[in-house]
Amino acid sequence: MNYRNFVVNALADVLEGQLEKDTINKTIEKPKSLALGDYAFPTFPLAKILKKAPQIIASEIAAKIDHKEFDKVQAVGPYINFFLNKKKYSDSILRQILVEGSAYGNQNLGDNGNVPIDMSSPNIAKPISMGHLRSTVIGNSIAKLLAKTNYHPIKINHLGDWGTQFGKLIEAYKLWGSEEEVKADPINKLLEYYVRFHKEDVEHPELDDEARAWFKRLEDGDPEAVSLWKWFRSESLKSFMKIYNKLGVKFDSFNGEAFYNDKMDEVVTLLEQKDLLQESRGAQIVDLSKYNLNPALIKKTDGATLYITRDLAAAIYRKRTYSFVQSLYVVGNEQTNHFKQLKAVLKELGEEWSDDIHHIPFGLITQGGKKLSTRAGRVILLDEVLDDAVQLAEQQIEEKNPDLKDKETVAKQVGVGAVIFHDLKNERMNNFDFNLEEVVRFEGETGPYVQYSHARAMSILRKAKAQNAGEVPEPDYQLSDEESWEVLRLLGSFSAIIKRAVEEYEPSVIAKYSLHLAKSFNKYYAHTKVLKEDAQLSARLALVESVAIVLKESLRLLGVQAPEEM
RNA sequence: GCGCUUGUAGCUCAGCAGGAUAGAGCGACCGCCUCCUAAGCGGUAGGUCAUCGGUUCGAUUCCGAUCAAGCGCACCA
Repeated sequence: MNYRNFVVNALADVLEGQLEKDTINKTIEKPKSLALGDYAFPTFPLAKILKKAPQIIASEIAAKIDHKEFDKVQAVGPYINFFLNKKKYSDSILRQILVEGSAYGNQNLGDNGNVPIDMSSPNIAKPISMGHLRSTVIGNSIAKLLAKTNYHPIKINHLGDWGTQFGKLIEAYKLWGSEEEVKADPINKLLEYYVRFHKEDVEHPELDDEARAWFKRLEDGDPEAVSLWKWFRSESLKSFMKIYNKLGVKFDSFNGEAFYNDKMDEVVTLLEQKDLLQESRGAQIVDLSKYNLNPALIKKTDGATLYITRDLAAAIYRKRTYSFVQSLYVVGNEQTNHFKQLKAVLKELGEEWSDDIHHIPFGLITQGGKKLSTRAGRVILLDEVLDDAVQLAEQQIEEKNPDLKDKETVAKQVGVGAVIFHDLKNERMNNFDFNLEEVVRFEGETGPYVQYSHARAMSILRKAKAQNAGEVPEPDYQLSDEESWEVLRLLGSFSAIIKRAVEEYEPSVIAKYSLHLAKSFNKYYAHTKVLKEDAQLSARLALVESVAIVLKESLRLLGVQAPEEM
């Protein structure tokens, strides 16, 4: 039910063609305060046409409006304010949410079209940092939003599992490593070897030659090199999976860089056939000056391929395999140029679907105002942050609700939820400086605040059930008080919020919405006793249940769990 | 130098295709648990919306310039 149309139609009837319906719809706005109604129509645009003062037009129109869908229509200065019929609205919204349950807000924007999402993509033998968290968590939420709007997301973890660093890693392992060490603590040990390699090769440049030789052997399929590579990869993946399990993120594909090794020749051939390759400073490039971009470097002077060559192969592979309607890359803002180049080269190849490729950039995480860097020792390990958060959640539970059952599970849900929510709460593009206290905060505008609001709602519903409250045969959900109205208006806007979030690829829209809904519900909770035997009991319970449903669904769309008690 | 992104209260940020007195959280100060979880609710203090122009009946919102910050700018990914 589109309530905005009531307003459009009511105005169109009175205006009799003086303004197009479409124009009326665009002019209608939501007042900042509910005291000024649910919708408002400024009459300034009419002033020119009618050659009258806006104030006069407003009161003339307001007098003629058909009132049946509204509690009140009044002119205030140059505005006409519309107050929806609260009883009708609340009854229809609550009824709809209770019937649809978690499917409330579902809509068909995607016609089940495939949308591969390139996300997370950590490097083998390096730890997962806060930077990867952003890509993982944003991608995961976008995938859920896409599914909610009837797209078919395919989450691809494009692992950094190939490259000259594996030559270094093998050399370092052969010199200083051991199987037991790696098995005990794969990521840290592999990283340690890698770091040591970089230290020692300053004084022993011959190490680099050895490393190059090992990578060459790996490329040529030497059994020892390949089996070490496979082993490093699988050990790394195992420890990555532990973190993904903590976060509750699943992938549909782990095809990383290595997967495309045998698919790059074709790209080069294609570029040659279209006569796009040029030699420049000894390298093979595609000139993109007509796009106002730097040339795309396809092959290095030594003939080796580069990042963009691999991504071209991946883009083409994804198009063929998934026949996608959109292809997303959740990758940091600093790679914007790379994706522009990628799309431009595809365009040059005549692949019109390059327009369906969207880079979803996000801002940088810094520490102490400086960019994170493995080499400079500025790393924030995601695993440690998650563990800290869970531990703090445990303390919090001991303090606030020591009798809670299944404390451990709830602590995980709350701790991890706080971290994920913190990352998604603000616009993707905002940079932020990492601050542990800020990330694991449980009060104010946080994930736990939303979870707590949900838990309170669930608590009321449990109590109601226990006392068989509100079981009226012909329930009437007509609420009309001010506190519930704010909640109801938010509940009613859920679909529009989802639409906006998915169109902008912006999970923060959902996070902000969940905070607003939680806040309005907490206000309601503080002002209104729900479990009171009177005529509106079932209506109030319907409101509480609807809030619980929508809060839980909002959190789910963010990849955050909603405990029933906390 | 060029390109991308950002600039709103002490701090972190909202402000949805321009519209009625610019909002919230944190921090500070002050209230509220004989009542459904106080991880909560309420109040006070705090802003020339970076600056200057332009478009418009109307600009925090759109356009341009300037200033400041971050990130990129061919043989890493």
